[in-house]
Amino acid sequence: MTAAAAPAASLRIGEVARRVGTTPRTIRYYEELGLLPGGEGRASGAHRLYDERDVDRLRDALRLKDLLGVSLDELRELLEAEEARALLREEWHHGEPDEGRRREILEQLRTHLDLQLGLVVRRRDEIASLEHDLRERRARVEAKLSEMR
Amino acid sequence: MTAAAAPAASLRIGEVARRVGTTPRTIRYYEELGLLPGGEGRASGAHRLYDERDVDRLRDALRLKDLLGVSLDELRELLEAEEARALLREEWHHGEPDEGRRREILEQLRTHLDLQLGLVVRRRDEIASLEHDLRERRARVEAKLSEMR
DNA sequence: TTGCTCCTCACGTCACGTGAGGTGGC
DNA sequence: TTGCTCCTCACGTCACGTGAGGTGGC
Repeated sequence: MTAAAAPAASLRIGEVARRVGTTPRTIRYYEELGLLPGGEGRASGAHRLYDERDVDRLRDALRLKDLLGVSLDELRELLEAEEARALLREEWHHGEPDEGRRREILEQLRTHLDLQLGLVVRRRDEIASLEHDLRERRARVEAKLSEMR
Repeated sequence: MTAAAAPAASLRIGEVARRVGTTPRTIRYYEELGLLPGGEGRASGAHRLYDERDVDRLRDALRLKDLLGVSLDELRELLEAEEARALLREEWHHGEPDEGRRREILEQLRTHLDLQLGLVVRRRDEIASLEHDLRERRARVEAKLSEMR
């Protein structure tokens, strides 16, 4: 048994925010909206505690939101992939899901990843097109400048 | 003299919004913030009128904002490139700027384009990194699935 | 015990959305 | 004259920012 088997929830909200590049307020807001599983059994006024997996999931969520420019409602749908992944980890290691159930979880996860990939590819193309246009404009300016000397 | 020499300002706000994929409200808001040059001498209550160049500039602005995810304050700085370009068109065709002035405008325009390109390239890399990670995750899921049959 | 970070309201802000009521051009 | 789109307030909303006042763990 290694020490890393079960990550202890020992990170406080400020440290988590710092690591993923956001603010405590944002994390609390996402929890309020139900975007993060965030502390089911937490006494009112008690500190929120997170583990490394929470950090990874939050980082993924913010990355998707920032780079795809989606609303928090749209982000919720995209995050079902992360939920499926969490479920998978849980059931996989913890219980003993049968063949059919394992395949089901994996196929769900693949579907959600394909959804995310679809949006990312579209964005990648839009950015590429913008970069192309800017380079073209820059080249024209450069041409006029060298024409002048 | 061709008919396209001076584009007539004949488009109304709804048509402009439709063409660039936004709403009249957004266009009015940008004008209010001074992001768009929008009708200096317009009587209160009179219709706003735009030409094809206005459409192009607005489309560029919205594209930058959407794809780079910047605030309207940051967008304002980026739009100084468009301003330089408009200035250039004006002085170039209209008046007769001397050699020095023309070079000055061109170099300003290049500087602003480089600023925009810097941000675009950074975004492009971030998106590429996200796509890479998603493809890797997808491949792992796919491997597990094919391992099962 | 002293800082530090945390907590919960709750109001402010940015970037618009959405009517309310009215006027103007094909 | 009838629709349609436009106009100007002005309040609502989404995604947080920012204190106010108080409690909890190294």
